[in-house]
Amino acid sequence: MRDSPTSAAFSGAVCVRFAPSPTGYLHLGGARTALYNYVFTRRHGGIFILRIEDTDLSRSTDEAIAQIVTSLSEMGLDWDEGPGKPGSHGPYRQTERHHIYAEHVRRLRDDGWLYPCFCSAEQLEAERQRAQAEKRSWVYGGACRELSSGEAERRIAAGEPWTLRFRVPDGVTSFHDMLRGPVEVDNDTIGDFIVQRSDGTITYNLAVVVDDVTMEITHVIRGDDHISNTPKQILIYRALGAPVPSFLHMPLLFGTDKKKLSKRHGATQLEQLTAMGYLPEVVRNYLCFLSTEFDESMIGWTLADLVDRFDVEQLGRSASIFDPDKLRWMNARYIRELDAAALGERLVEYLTRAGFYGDPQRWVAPDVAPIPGTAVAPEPRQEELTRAVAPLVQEKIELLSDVAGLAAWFFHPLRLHGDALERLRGTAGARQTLQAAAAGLSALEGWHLEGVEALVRGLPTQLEVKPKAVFAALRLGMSGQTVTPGLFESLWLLGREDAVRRLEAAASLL
RNA sequence: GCCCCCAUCGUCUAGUGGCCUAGGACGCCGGCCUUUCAAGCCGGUAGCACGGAUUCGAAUUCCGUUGGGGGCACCA
Repeated sequence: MRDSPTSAAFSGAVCVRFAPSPTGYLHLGGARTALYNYVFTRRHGGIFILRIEDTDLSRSTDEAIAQIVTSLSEMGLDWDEGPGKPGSHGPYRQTERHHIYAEHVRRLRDDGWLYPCFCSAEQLEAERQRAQAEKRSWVYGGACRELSSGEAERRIAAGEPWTLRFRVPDGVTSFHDMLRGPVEVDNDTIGDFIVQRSDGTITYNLAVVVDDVTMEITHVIRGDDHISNTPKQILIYRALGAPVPSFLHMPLLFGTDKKKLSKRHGATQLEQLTAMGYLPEVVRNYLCFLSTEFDESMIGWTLADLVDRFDVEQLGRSASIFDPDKLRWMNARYIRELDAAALGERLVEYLTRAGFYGDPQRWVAPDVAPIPGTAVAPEPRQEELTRAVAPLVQEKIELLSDVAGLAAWFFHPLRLHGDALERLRGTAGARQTLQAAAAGLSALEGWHLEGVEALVRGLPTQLEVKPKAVFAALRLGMSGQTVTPGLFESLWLLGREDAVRRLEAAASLL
């Protein structure tokens, strides 16, 4: 039973944010969160803010921020306000918002919501251990809760380290999740939590709320690992006298072992996937369609389609597992639906980025790691060849990188290595087939696909060799491989001179 | 331990009390087609976590159990 969309309750403009912390790379789960936020806002004509949660300075890096920006751009997402896009709700990095937090802390403290606590971390840890040992639940006992302000001030003045805690009121805190309906939590399971550390910095739960309030966020869309934080945050909203936004906690993305997606799961970053030959828009759509009903016609959806046809509020509630097989199938499907010229374009772009043109003969598709800076621009001839190869491989590749296994041989002279040579030697009538084909091709009038095909098709009867053997010999002799694009097309694309040269070279090895 | 969230084929899911002998897709297996490999088409494999209750009737509602996940941080 799904509750009716809460958006109806919001008459004003929708405003959402994506707030990654740049402590590492943005993985697919984060990308998915960003996507849903984006689609939701655009769908409601709202604005999308990118905020960088870098409160943990020691673990935040500029490279991580750059990577996040790259990932989002690859999926086609743009933001109305955020890094590189100043607006009325800035600044957009938490490290630049200290004055805002300070001001709100002062307000909360003046209103009696916050109190200084002098309990040391060790002391609290010990209490926690003891509670654990006695199988009791533990929340902060409030030893400092009733300290008189006079005493507190005296101890602060005396230089004792202190933190600021939020005074959690009695009662029950509840909210309505857009996906899950009502969620209710008893406040005494929460316990007064720390809001300002002894070094004066602010804690996550306070920072998000202050940011969301000041940025006028109306809908918070994030992973369901935040559900248990929500009541604390709501308490802060109320203490601040600010309107509480709507919440939508989306199901998490797991690896094949049903654990939250992490580096251990192989390629879990958009850049890794695109380096391996997945198309970013396919990954984007795949991510979007997890937790929801999916049909093939959706594979080719554009971002605009997503915006007006995809409803985040229809999402399922349980975590889903990232399935590389299905993604691969989608990618193949998408490639087949591209028009050949577009595929050629993608192939050139991909092979350039992947450094293929530097050494086509030895190039190997990346497995998991992102491509390092190895881009090599194609020579005009290579680029032309790539575009010409595109329609020949379109039905056969699943990933852009698969083109190499199928067609790299076009890019370098014939190499018949041991295995292939053995096979060729074992193919009935190989030598005469190759010679006859070479002779036939050089004598061919004009150079058309139809002519090449007619010639090759005539060979079996002419030579009295089984068709299978003829085709096998030619395929091997032309490419050194057993798997290639269509035989006629390949010979034709090689051009008369190169085709003949290869077949003759192969024949001479027998 | 306490609190919260979740639970249909291996995976993504349809299913809102009778239309369910549980449907589709990926994967896997087999067949057809075929110059290889694919693609395509056809067929097969496999699931309501368990136990109670409500009901004429439950995958669907309620309660418990189990399992998974998250939180209980001077992490975000």
